[in-house]
Amino acid sequence: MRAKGGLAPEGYDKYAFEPFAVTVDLAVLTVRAGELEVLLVERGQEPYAGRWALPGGFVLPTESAETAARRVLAVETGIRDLSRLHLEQLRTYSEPDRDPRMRVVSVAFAALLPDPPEPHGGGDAAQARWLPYGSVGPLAFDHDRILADAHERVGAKLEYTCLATSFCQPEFTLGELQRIYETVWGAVLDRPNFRRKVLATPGFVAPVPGAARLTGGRGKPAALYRAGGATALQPPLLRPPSEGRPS
Amino acid sequence: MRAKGGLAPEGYDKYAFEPFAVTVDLAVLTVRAGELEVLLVERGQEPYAGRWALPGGFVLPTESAETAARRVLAVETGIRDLSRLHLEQLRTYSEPDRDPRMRVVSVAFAALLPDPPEPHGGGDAAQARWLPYGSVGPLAFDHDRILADAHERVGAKLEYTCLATSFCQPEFTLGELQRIYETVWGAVLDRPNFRRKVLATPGFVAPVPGAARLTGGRGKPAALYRAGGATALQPPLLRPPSEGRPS
DNA sequence: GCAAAAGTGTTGGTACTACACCCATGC
DNA sequence: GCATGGGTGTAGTACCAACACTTTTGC
Repeated sequence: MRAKGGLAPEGYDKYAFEPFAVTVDLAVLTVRAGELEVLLVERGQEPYAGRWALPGGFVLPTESAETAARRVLAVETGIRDLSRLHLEQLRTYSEPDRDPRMRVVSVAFAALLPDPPEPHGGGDAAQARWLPYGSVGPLAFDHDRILADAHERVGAKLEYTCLATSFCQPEFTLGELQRIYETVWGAVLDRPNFRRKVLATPGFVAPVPGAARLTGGRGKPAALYRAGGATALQPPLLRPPSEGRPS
Repeated sequence: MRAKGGLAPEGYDKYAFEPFAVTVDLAVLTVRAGELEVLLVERGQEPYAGRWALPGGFVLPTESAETAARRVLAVETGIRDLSRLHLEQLRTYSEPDRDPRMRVVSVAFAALLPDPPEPHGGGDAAQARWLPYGSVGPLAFDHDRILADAHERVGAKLEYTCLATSFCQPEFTLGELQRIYETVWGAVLDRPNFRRKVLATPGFVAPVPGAARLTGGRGKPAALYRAGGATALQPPLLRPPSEGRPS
């Protein structure tokens, strides 16, 4: 951020320090068929060749971390339509030994992608796949921790923001929205109360007039909603108390 | 995070890319005499020479960002006792043009320091001072934004964590604790209700038996408390609704 | 009719707001 | 006494969890 010693700006030596690589890593989550899934890539080379890892890559000289995140995701997974990708900076992981090759500082993102398209490997990734959140083995580098942090962040944001609609198709039923909460939180919610809560929050969802959809093949067709204009939930929709979470 | 192309790990060229500088910047807040203050340094050199800026500096090859943050703060402000410093990663600012000299990616921290000691300039800082939060003019680089983000983060964390005790001396009265909330939030709280709320949250504060302190020179001496073991507030202590904040 | 999913009503409890009021100290 | 700050009581309200219940569809 500031030059050392008495160097004038034009005398500033960009190469005076051991270089840092700056990368991005993405924990992309989705909900499919009531299951929480993560987008992972199989590493094609050492270290951790053959292991699953979060999609990630270098930030280029002209990019911000956010810009790099979108590009890297497109390259490594072959997913073309990222228009509905919700991207959010998580934190930066900077432990000196997190990559055995060199000093790598990684800006991690939590991301959501509804209606998950099939990915293809690309770039350095041998292959790319959606895998169930609960079943991912040890990932490369410190990606287990990044993924856990992302899950916790997303779970927390469901409480006090309208983020859940980012997991849904453009039009969705309240039952589908509830499934998002239940899947991410790993908890069961009371349907009548959930419904009231959502509808009582102005701008959370907006009804699609006259539209309805049969969800389970049986039962009453459910009314359809779109995401409303609001971003925050006031009051919040709290997770049921759990022993696992620090409270 | 991963090598490009077919380079073997040992063939990996650390210097293949335009180097990034990785820095830390700290928004250190305190409350003194009912006023919110920020720890700033005056820049000794271009760019922005003579302007106030957040303390910050390079991350060294063997440091994590957190380690660098503590070292940089000690060097630039001369503050020796950082044992009670509360440090928390805010986010990373990576816009390509945020520093005119070169590509600088900065990991920003929000920090709290109770009972603020007098700082001295040091390192690249011509001087270091505590300045009232409301009166800081335009800062160097994008530090206005970082500072605003830090303030918002701290304000939000007061709602659902025990963070407020990090602004206080080891022993404090409930009135002093309430002042912290009021100062950071810029809002007035109801004293009886605040008191009940704090005492009803298990582990937020613990009474110091028999101890009392005269606060304003007049009035009944107030009982003293220490920080309890809890870190989260359940239920939260919400800011009074305000139009300024997005809700 | 039966099962399944959507939608409505009700009730008791918790927690919060907005006060009024009492207590202990310095001047 | 009076001002100042600490501490307690209380009534009304909002919100929420936990149900029971009705409605609409497929089979």
